[in-house]
Parts: sequence; C-alpha cells; structure tokens
Amino acid sequence: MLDIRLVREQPDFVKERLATRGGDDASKIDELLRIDRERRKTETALQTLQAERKKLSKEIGALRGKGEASAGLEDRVRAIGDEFNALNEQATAAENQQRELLLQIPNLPHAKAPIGRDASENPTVREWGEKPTLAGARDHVALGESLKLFDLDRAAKLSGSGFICFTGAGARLERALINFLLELHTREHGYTEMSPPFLVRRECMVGTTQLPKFEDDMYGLAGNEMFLAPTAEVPVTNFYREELLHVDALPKKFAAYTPCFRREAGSAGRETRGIIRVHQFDKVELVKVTTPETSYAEHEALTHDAERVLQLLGLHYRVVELCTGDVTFGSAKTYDIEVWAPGQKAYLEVSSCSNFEDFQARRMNLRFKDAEGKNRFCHTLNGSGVALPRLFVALIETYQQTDGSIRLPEILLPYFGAAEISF
RNA sequence: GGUGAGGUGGCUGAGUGGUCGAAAGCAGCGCUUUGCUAAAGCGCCGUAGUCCAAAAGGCUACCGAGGGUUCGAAUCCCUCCCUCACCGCCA
Repeated sequence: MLDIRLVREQPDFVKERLATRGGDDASKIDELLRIDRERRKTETALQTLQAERKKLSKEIGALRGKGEASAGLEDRVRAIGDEFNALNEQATAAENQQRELLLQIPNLPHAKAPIGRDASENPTVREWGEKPTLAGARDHVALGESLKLFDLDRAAKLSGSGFICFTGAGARLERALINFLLELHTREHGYTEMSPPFLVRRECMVGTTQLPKFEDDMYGLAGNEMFLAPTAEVPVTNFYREELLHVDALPKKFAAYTPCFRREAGSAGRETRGIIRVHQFDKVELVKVTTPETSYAEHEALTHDAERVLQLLGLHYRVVELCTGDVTFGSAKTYDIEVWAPGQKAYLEVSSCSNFEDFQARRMNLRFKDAEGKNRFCHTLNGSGVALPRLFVALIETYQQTDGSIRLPEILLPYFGAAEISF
C-alpha cells in the first residue's frame, strides 16, 4: 500500500501518477485525505484525554500510598472513561477505514513507465531468436492428443473444464521441466530453493495484494480464512512478513516450484484453448527481497534469469514492458516475457517480472535495518521462471517434426531421459 | 483431537496491580586506554502514531491479537492465534 505520508504531503503527485493507470483513484485519494484528517484530529483529542487520565491515576496511587482519601479524583477519572470510550471508538473506526481504503489503492507506476491505456500499448523491449518456419504446424492440442501427452476430456470429468491431466510422456516432460528450471535457478542463478505450503492464510494474500481486491479470482477454503495460493509469490514473499532483516542478509533470492490455483473468473473464452489458461497449473517462481537501492538492478537480473530458460531451450520470445494502463495492481514496473508458439501463431505470456518496490512490504510490515541502524521497508520482486503449461505448449509446438513426433532440445536429455517423443 | 507449559525489545531473558517502555546480558554505535590482532572501562542505543512550519522537544500507544475487570493492567479474567512437551490418531 501507499505511504499515507506521501499521500498527505504530495496528493497531486500521487493522483497524477495514479491517473496514468486509468480508473478513478483520484476520488479515493480525496476520501483518504478526509479520513486521515479526521483520524488525526480524533487521535489528538484522545491522547490529551489519556494524558489527563494517566496523570490523575498516578495521583490516586500516591494518595493511597499515603493512606489519604482519593474519592474525588476517582470520580473524575471515571468520567473521563466514558468520554474516552466514545472517542476511542471513533479513532479505531477511522483507522480501519483508512487502512481499508489504502488497501484498495494501487501502486504508483514507475516514473519512466511507458504511458498507455492497455496491453496494446506495451512497448517491446527486446526479442530473442527467430520465429521458426514450420509449414503446417499443428497446435499443442492435436499434438497432445496424438502423442497422449495429456487428456483434457477426462480431466474435465475429474474437475471440470479448465483442468489438465498430463499422461505418460507428457507427465514425464512436465516433471522434467520443473527439475530443469529449479536446477537452473538454484545452481546457476544463485537462488535458494523453497518448497512452501500451497495453502495460505488470508493475511498472506493481503500482503501480496491478491486480497482484498481480487478475492473472486481466488479459491478460498474454510470460510475464506485460507486460500489455495494462486502463485508461489504468496507463500514465498510472505516468508519474512513482520520481520526485521539485517541489511547484510539482503538480497534474499528464492526459487520455488508450486502448483497455482486460479478461478479465472470472467476470462471464459479468452485464450482458453487447450492448456493455455487453466485453473491449476505448475510454475517455478522467482522471488527477491532487496533494499530500495538495488531493487531495479535486481529486477533486470531477475528478468534475465527468466529469459535464460527460453534461451537454453532455443525458444523464440520477446520481452514487453507493461504500460501504465496494463501494469498490475501492486507493481511499479513489470516486464512480460512472451514465448512464440508456432501452433497458436501467437506469443504466450510465460513470465511476468515485477518490482513492487515497498508496496507489498508495507502491507506485510517487512523491514530491514540499514547501515545507519534505521528501519526501512524492503523492496520485493517476483517473476515466473517460468509458467509450465505455456512453456510446454511452446516447446512441443516448436519442436514438432513432420512425422508427428517431437524432438526435444538436448539440454533436456538428462531430465527427460530421451531425445524425442513419438508413438 | 486431548492435557500441560509458554508467547516480553534485533536476539536471550527478568518482571504477578501504581514510581515499568520495561532489569540484566548479547549484538550495534560513540569515546577512552594499551605498540598490532584483541581486550577492558565509560556512554548511547526499541517501534509506531501524534502535536509543532521545522528542529529541539512534548504527548500517546505498544510486553502474541482482540475484548473485559479496575481510579490505574506486561501483571487479574475471557476468547482467539501461535510455539513447545506429552498422549491419541494418521500419510
């Protein structure tokens, strides 16, 4: 969430930055400022009252110690109590209102973020490799069916539409890719592997900004007290929530494989062919906790770490920077990595690498003690490294052979145990 | 799931109704001393909110969270969360 002091001191700047996202956050800022004024006024009155009560109570203690009467004073303190309760209620209400409102307001896009309305205005930052020329390329659904890599019809029988069940070589390939990704990021890119819980508390979902705004997209359990994590970002970023880290311990770098659970409410019919958008998918996620000074350098590095996956697998991709109208709720700056899928004749988003600056850290009270001994909020970052089903799609569509088999890139041999998938 | 013991500052840990924002130790910072490494002595050292134009400073809150009792709560009571130990069940 935003720093209330920044909002208070530079409301026009905040409104201006928020306006680049589109939407009507300016009115929320005005409301926030009104509540903030009220809150502080109430708190000041409350504190004066408390100071009075504290002083009198001490006098009573002193009188009693000497065995003297204190009934008059006690009556006055009792009277203060009623006034206190009323004011206290007001102060608490204002505080809650302020926090709730702050939780609804998105992060300020980075000062240099490209201005734009929606995804169509995202500039391409770079491209790697070339589109393979495949005459009559089949798409992954046809390939998957003929090679029995997955079974969508029977998965629907188990769990409904939008679920995958990998089978045979498909299941093996999925597992091989997970191992390939984890090995790459932990052995070569210096991330610490983490295998976190998939089920997380409500507070964690608030910490990483999935809640309260996007509750409808989440799978909640036990009366929505717990949630199936929609990404490993949630458990991994919240790992140090409410902690004070030492500056020397930063940056923290984690790589985690987890399944991801998403309702995808409202996205029916959009990019839903085959296994491109599903309710449960595997992903290896990269998460960093850094100082404010290094977060942008770490962001570039994290993006490159994710790109390296596609480079090693020889898959053509492009990196786009999300414009102000498309950047996600909590992010200040995001790169999407989109891999080319010849069967789709389209780029598929396989990774979204974001710098949240202190937006998440403030929500989860994640701080560090800097060299001067001052406590400051950390910066948090994450990016997919990468999402499995779409990688799977690009891989089998890119490496399909004219005879219907798939010849895998050599680097996967130790993980998959074979060079090709055929009948 | 049951029973019991606990949750105090960055960490360890004392404190069972008022003078406790909280002893002591460790870590950190500053100074002094000794020819280095090191050690010793002295001092400083929690967080957040709020008042003031700001600094200085003041005030308030915070001893797991939320309620309650009381003139007054780290301390007593209730609920919840978490940790540990033992028992039960179980992959």
